[in-house]
Amino acid sequence: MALSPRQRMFVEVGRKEFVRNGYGSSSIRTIAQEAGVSLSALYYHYKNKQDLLLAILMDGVDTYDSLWEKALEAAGDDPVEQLRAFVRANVEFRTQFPEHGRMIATEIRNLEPEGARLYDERRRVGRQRIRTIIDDGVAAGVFTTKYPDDCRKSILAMTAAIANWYDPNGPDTPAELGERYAEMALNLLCPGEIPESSAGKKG
Amino acid sequence: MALSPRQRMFVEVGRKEFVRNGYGSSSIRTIAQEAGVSLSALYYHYKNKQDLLLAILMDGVDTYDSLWEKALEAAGDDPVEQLRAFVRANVEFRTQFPEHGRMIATEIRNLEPEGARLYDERRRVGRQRIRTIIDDGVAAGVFTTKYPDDCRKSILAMTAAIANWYDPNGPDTPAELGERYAEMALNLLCPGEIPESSAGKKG
Amino acid sequence: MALSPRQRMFVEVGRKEFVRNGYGSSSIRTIAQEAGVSLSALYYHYKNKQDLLLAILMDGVDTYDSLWEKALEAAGDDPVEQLRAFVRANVEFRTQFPEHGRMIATEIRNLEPEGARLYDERRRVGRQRIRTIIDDGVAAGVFTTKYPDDCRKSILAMTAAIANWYDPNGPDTPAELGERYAEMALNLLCPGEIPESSAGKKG
Amino acid sequence: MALSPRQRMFVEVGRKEFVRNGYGSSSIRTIAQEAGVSLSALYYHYKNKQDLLLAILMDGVDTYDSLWEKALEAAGDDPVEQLRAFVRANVEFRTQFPEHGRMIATEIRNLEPEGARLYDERRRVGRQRIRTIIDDGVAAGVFTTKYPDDCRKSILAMTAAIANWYDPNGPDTPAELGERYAEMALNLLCPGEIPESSAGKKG
DNA sequence: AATGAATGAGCTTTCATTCAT
DNA sequence: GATGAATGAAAGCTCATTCAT
Repeated sequence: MALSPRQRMFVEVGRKEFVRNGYGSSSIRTIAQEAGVSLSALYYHYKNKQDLLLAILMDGVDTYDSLWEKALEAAGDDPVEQLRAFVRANVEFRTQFPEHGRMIATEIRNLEPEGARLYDERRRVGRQRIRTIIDDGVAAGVFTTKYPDDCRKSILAMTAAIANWYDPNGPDTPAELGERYAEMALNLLCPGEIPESSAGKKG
Repeated sequence: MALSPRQRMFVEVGRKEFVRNGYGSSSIRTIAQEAGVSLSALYYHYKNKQDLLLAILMDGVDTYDSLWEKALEAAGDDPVEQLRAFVRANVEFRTQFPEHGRMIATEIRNLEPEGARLYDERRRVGRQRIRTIIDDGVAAGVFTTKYPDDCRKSILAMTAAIANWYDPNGPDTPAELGERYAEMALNLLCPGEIPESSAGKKG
Repeated sequence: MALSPRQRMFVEVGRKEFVRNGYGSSSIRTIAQEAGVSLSALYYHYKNKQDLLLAILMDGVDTYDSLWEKALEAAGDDPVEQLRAFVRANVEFRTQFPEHGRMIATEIRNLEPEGARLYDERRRVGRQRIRTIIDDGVAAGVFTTKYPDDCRKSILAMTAAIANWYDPNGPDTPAELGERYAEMALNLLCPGEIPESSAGKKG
Repeated sequence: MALSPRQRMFVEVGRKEFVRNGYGSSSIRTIAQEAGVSLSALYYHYKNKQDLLLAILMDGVDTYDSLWEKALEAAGDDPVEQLRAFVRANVEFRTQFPEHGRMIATEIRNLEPEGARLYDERRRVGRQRIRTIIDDGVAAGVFTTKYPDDCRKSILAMTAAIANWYDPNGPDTPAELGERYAEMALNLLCPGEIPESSAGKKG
């Protein structure tokens, strides 16, 4: 499951190319060229263009999952803290790997049925995790929103959008952004309350 | 600037095709075929695949702009009401024309420089309008968020995401969704307050 | 047989285009465009691309023939003077209408059989005329070359080549060039003699 | 710089096709077909139709240059003998490779700027060589013409024209033609003299 | 006399892929 | 592990031509 150095190179170069042009407008020839090897070499490692696409998408999920998994491990059991940790991990993902997310969003449609199934299966864990966190918070009475499901979708969407404008040389550090978006997420989930107070309940 | 019947047909069919496969994976031959005319007929009306893409994107902006313009005309001067109206219009756009937005999000990268410039110019008005609304609300003291700019981006992102899951045969009517997302937007802009009360100030 | 004003326009524009790109690389659309009329207008006057090509070539022969015919009328019966006149007319043709000749040389191959036959027939007179002049000179004993036929071909070739380099703003006037090439032609036809003396016989 | 067997095949077939129809009227599909390989195979060896054209033209220059270079090496220092050798080489080129020259004459216009530059550069040596020979003869007082430059152009033109009519099954052998045209060239360069006497000086 | 709209055939080129080495 | 050579299919696009108006 771990990528060999050669595979990693193809995945990185391929992602850059797919993100720049889209799957259909990208040439596997160009990818091999930019990786500095022959086209046939690519075919030795991936059996076709579709296969490379899947590998890139899977690699994106791996990166994403390991980020929020690590964050949640350190977050304890409080739904508010878990929510904060999850949002921070999402912001980290979007700022550190902006291209990963852009691929996930736009290129799934180019997966053939079998690949799509495999990919969807792999994403299930992550999708479920945020659901659970919110459900827990609702059950615990700390997330008072009337629309928990819309909040979930919105939190994912607003963090995802960061990748479209974030500039590592800009004024905001990823850490600051993480705090900020965690706060905004809580504003959605706990309308009428000040999120800091929610956190205060924990202490 | 208005599209002839033939042009409209190509734009509609083309959009469907581009959204399904992406620009690069879509064949202009297929588009002509699905429009029921010869390939050359398409080329008589649009000089390029590129040209057709631009027309589709421009048409999307037209649709979007006319929606929020109409909504804002009826909304009066109160920033809160303007914000509500704007969000409602966005939700309407995303539910009624989900494909328009998906194109806007993913296919801009396929525009060549000149087209990108023209397109960007056309989007400027809409981009500026929401800024103004939020600035007004901040100046009036009703939008108390510390992060007005991130709220703006987030509101656009969360409404945009609706197009990815909205099902016209599902339980939510566009109108209900509009109200709901307007409320959520205000939760972001006025943290710690109950948005209904903000609206109450108006009356 | 004479061209209408519209036909003349198409012939002139078409020749320019065919000479610049060659027949196959020239678009009839471009020709109509450069003539400032619609494509269909061209089709009203010429039934197809082939037909236009033939008209252009025929027009070239007309121009050529009328030049040497006029020159020979004024030249009297002396073969030397006739030869001079003919060469001068050729030089005039190549300097005044350089494009005509370039078409004749290169685009005949694009004529379809029927057109080729018509065209060849029309050129026969001119081809025969120079033969007769040289035969007369040989019979009269003034053209002493052992290779009258090669001389004929060479004289045509060397005057034809003028079109490839002649510059109306250059130092040589067409008239000077005419005298010069007439002299050179006689150098070929009367080896070992000074052509001026041949001309002297006339006076 | 030397052509691989495959490249040579494409060059030969391509030349035949370009000469027959002209560049624009020739299909690269047909060329591949006549070469007995797939269309893509051609594109593996030449990146363009343009690129193939350039290769063909360059090959023509190679053939031409090696012919006159070999001839001049064996000709000694006498300008008259050099001139004879050069003309003989030109006649040999035109009789043995009539298509080469026809391409050179008519298809240069289809070269794009960069290719035209490269091609022109390559032809410079040959163009300069005949100039030098004539200049030497003029300086030595053996070429007495008043128009050395026009003679040069004419000699090139009249030998070039041979390709348009020469028939290998006709009465003239290339060698005879070579002698004949060398003599005619000297008739141009040494008006009023009998060229044999010039040659006699050598012995 | 002229035009706009349309068409089918063909063009050059690029693509993903394969295979012998 | 990797390459060069080749291929069939399809791409975007242009062409000469036609026809109703």
